[in-house]
Amino acid sequence: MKENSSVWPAGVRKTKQRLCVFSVLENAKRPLSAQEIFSRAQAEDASVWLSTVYRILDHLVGEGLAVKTAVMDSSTALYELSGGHRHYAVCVNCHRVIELTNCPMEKFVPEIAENDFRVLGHRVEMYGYCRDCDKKLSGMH
Amino acid sequence: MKENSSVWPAGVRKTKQRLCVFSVLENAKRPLSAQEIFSRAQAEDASVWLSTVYRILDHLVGEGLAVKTAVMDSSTALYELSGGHRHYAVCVNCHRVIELTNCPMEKFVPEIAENDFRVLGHRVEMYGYCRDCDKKLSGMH
DNA sequence: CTCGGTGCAAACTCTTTGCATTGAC
DNA sequence: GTCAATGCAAAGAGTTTGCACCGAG
Repeated sequence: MKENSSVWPAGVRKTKQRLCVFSVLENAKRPLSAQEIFSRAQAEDASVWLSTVYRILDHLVGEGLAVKTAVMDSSTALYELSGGHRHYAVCVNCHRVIELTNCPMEKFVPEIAENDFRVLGHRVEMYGYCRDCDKKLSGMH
Repeated sequence: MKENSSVWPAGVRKTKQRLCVFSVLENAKRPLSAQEIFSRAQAEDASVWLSTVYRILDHLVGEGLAVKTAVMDSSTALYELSGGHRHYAVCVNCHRVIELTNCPMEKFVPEIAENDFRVLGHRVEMYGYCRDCDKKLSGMH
């Protein structure tokens, strides 16, 4: 387990539940659902409750430390620490999430007037079939 | 109401419910939730049921006629007809969805080997504050 | 007539909320 | 001791499923 580095907002208490959820997110290699975070947190420390995980996540999002997302073709919310500039490819068959290593947005200026929208960030998502599903499905007919 | 153009998959019956949902999607200017589609469909034809809307949407997605998405910061699934090449800016405060008129992906080749992932499409999403929310929030402190 | 689609109810999953209690500071 | 955070239960959204009936082809 990595050391909890970084920011700790003023007035926020260092409970083991929050430390635990934060550590799970720090070590995650892809965005996780609340359920997944809950499971991993339980593996580290039995005394976490799912509703507490949701509350901590809301808190983290409110503080700007985490980001709430959702990928194509699924209606479950996913969470990851913010700051990381990550983009994914999502398999619409098995819902596997694959990290992209380059970003098309570096030079992109959206056609919205500056004062019509204050851009905080962006998301890019490719969707299609991962190799395994592509094989499986094209072998089917 | 626009004419239902385009494809009708073989073996699919032209029920008024399906025609109605399809027409709602054709006339939508942004992705809609199942609830929104349900409301609009009811306005056109009283006899549609929410579960039927879900079933028709699943059907359309399965046939590749529609796409199921979800935007940042919300866990409700949204649907739109596929083929349209649309990208959005999403206000993380009021959840307003604003259409972008240009696309950064036109020349983008993601760093995934061709045979590791078969790309069907992509999504781009800016997030931040729309003008109204930005005003409101910056006036607050 | 047949079989896919629909009405309707009930179940299920994901997420939020209320309240008494706990524990960080 | 104080107040934020948690445990736990129960409610609330959003979504899916089962089954009998209906109606497009």
